[in-house]
Amino acid sequence: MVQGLLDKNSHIPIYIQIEEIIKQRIYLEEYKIGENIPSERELSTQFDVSRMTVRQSITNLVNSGLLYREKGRGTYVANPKLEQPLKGLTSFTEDMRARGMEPSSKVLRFEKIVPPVDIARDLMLEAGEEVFFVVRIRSADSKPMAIERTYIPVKIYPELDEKKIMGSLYALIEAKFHQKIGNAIQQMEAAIVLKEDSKFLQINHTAPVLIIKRTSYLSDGVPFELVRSTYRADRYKFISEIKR
Amino acid sequence: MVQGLLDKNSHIPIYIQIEEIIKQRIYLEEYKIGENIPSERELSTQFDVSRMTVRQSITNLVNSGLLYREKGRGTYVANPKLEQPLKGLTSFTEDMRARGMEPSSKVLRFEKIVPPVDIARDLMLEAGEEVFFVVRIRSADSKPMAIERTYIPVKIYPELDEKKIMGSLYALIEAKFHQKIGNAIQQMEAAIVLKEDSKFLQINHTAPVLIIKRTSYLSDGVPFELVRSTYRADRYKFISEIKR
DNA sequence: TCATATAATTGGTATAGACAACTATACCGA
DNA sequence: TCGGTATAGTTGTCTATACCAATTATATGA
Repeated sequence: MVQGLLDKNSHIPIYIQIEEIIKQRIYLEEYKIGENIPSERELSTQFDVSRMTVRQSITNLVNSGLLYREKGRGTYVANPKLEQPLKGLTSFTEDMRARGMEPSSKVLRFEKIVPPVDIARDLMLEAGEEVFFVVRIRSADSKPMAIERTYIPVKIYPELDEKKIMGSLYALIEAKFHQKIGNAIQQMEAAIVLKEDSKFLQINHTAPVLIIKRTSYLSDGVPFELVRSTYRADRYKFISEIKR
Repeated sequence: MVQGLLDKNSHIPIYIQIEEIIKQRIYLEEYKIGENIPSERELSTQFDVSRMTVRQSITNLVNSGLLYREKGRGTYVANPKLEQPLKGLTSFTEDMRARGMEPSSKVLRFEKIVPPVDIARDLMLEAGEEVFFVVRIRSADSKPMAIERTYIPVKIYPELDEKKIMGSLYALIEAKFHQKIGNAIQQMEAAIVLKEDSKFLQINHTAPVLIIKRTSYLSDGVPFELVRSTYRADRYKFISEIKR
């Protein structure tokens, strides 16, 4: 048993602390890629915790793809992927920063409207229910990257205004509902740019674009946002990870 | 306690059986959307198992998005999504069947080559290492949908031939290595079709296409397949789910 | 030497119980 | 009416233990 690694009186759960230590050991190559880490039983004596607690840590690391288990053999460090996809739901801002570019944004429209029927259906709205409709030019390193059209049901966040939309909408919504933001469904397709969009994106009116439509849900499954983004195909690739 | 729901002598783990029962009860609206299911303690007496076993079942259902937990309040049934994305890694065949179309396929090329450097890098190959290179036209309801170019390192599956490629490659590989197939990373972009591809896809040579590049990995992180698919933009949308 | 049995080790499943953190409600007193 | 407090119920974390199933290492015997 090794002392001083864990703080058992911390407000941070032990299994989270152990996750961090294991990640650190992988990073420091104390545990090498392709090799096995100590067995669950050995780790539990090393940290002086029960095996079930160690299992909780390892299970999380397996789910995140850092480790993998083989019954009867052991738990191994997985090969890291060449291109790390963005983890989970990210904003345009985070996305661009992760790509090493500086994001900026300009609001073209901000208003309350009754949305088209297809949008209303995706947001599970009754006929006539209003949404906030926001149109923004999204730029990276001062060059236009995408046009983004956002629909947010008024009943979800009636006090929304043009200032609030500039910050992190997700944080605001998570604070208002005592729920976390759950997941999202994305549709992706290729198309030729609309003539009206081509001048904002500063591309030829026959240029291809990548259109991403994302509907985001609270963890109870209620949709709270629909975003339709039109990206310049020459500047943007979408990278994602699929689990089996 | 209720008898006869679980088979404790079954080879199927109890926590899996409980998952199925809960899913069934949601489907039968015994547990209604937005309402809470019985507490973990109550379920554990109902099934006459320990609370931790029930927790394992519920945790899996929470991870799959069917339920969500609120500390101190209970566990609730989430709203189902309108459009269910394909779960995990799917083949073209599964994808088209799920969309209600009948897939077919025609092999244009099958050969061993030394791949371009970018492909070799993605597959973590040394210079000069060979891959199988397969080009296929993928059709749905007898209409061309995509051109698919597949690269598989020869060292991964040397005995591959034109017949084996028609079946489920994944099943073959999972059987050969005692590993499961792990996950994949996808890159998606929009473009104008290549002239040579346009006649196979039967589209105008200025038409947009959706290009999907997917690299698939064994659970130890070793890449075993790279597929570059060019889809007709007018016939194909890609739908995926993002977890936060 | 080479099979074959046996033991040891590993992750997988399951139990029973304890305390912490949080929520909702009922109740009481100012 | 308002605000605090007690209480009961919920999920979250953690322990200690046990046995099972798959794999690997070791010993045994022909």
